[in-house]
Amino acid sequence: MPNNKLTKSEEDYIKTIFNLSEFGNKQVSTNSISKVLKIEPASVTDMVKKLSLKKLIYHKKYKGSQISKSGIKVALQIIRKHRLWEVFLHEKLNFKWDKIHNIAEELEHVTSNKLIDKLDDYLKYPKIDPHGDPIPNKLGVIESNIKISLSDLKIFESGIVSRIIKEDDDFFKLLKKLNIQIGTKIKVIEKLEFDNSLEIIIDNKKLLISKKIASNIKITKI
Amino acid sequence: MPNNKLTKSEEDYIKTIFNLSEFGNKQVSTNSISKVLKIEPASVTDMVKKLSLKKLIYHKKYKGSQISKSGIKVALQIIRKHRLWEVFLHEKLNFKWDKIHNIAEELEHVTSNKLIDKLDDYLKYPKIDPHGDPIPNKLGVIESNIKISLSDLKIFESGIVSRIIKEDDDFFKLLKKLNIQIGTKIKVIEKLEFDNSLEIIIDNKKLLISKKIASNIKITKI
DNA sequence: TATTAATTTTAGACATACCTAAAAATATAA
DNA sequence: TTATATTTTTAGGTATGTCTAAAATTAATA
Repeated sequence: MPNNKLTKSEEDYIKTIFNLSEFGNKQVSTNSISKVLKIEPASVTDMVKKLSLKKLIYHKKYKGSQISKSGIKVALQIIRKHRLWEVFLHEKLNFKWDKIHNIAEELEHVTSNKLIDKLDDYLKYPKIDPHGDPIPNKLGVIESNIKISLSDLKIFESGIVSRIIKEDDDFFKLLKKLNIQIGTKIKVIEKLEFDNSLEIIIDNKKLLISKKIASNIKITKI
Repeated sequence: MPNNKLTKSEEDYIKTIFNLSEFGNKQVSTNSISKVLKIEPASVTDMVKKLSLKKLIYHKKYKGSQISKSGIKVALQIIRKHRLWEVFLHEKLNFKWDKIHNIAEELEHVTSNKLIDKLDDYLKYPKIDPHGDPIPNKLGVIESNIKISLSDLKIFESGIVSRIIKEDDDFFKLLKKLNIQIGTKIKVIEKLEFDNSLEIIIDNKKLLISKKIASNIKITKI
């Protein structure tokens, strides 16, 4: 439906509700929204009512909120903007992974659709952002790829690194040393009983990584 | 002074007051601000008081507003952002001259200084925006160059095209046909009594342009 | 210069998006 | 299952940035 332009606040709520709902499936509590946005529950109730009037979510008193179809549509476009800006900040302006989120948080509210389409074109239609999260296309479609934690990969299975969970300079440095980055192909060849370490192969070289490291790396199975 | 972050509204007022003041020299009337921002004079009075308290402008009741030194500093940074984004939109995203202003109007309010510095670097420290307006550097310094209208150039004087006044697709097309763009060197060799047309030389070729065309082209004397 | 016109300010109101405190509903535990 | 704890909502309040209508000031004109 031709929804009127949303305010920055409304967009933040929609994005949050969408994220908490796991692709629109789950009911989202007022408290959980409150915690993410750091806004008091009473205020959340107000906004949730407003968004409900705009049919972006369904809300039953005391029962929580569920995002609607048009809400999902809106959310996906905001996420698209956010992630495209992240690619721009990382690839073109050379920002580090852990610095881009807050800036993208502002840029995602710039309204022009023309802008975002041209940016998409300029960046050559990237499918994932620097964190490995998928970027919805113009129509809101996300190319689905099953992501699991590297630590959940079974012996002799392989995957492509698609996301780094822990955002931390030290961790990034460690990964660099190990030659692991978004896009790296990894095969698991052994899982140690002793401490759950994984023996993996990258570029035909064997190495050992701890369970903790592995669980902070998401991969797409191949 | 370490001014606290300004709201979008405050920034818009400061920019407007600066622009109307001709580099901080002139007193600016409440009505003129009202007209530019399309906000009622009563509301302008309110905001002008607020900015006055923040020492960004001086304001005497019924006498108008004058921008302060720190106000000028703020204004120049906003203008810097605006113009750098315009360069980005034009050069990288291929937006036409006349489409970039409104988008830059939004982007200029994104707060990160780091962002704008990296953008500046990425664009290779441009000195003018796509309209030919100068871009203040990080410190707010504008490389001063005396700009006059092409129609005010005297016979046998030369200049570099630095700004196109009329923003209009037809006019842009005309200029393209004449091989005139930002940076083009032009020498005036004759001014016709009859209708004030100018005979000019571009790339060793003589051509005739009307007074109207000439007065919509700003040049830097060389 | 006196009157009229225009500009600017004051006063009071409104929407947005927050807040706190208290009441209502729901969930948990004894 | 009743008492207690937690969650959510209601009610009333606040700052921001706008508005309209009317009053105050300044400017223009006859």
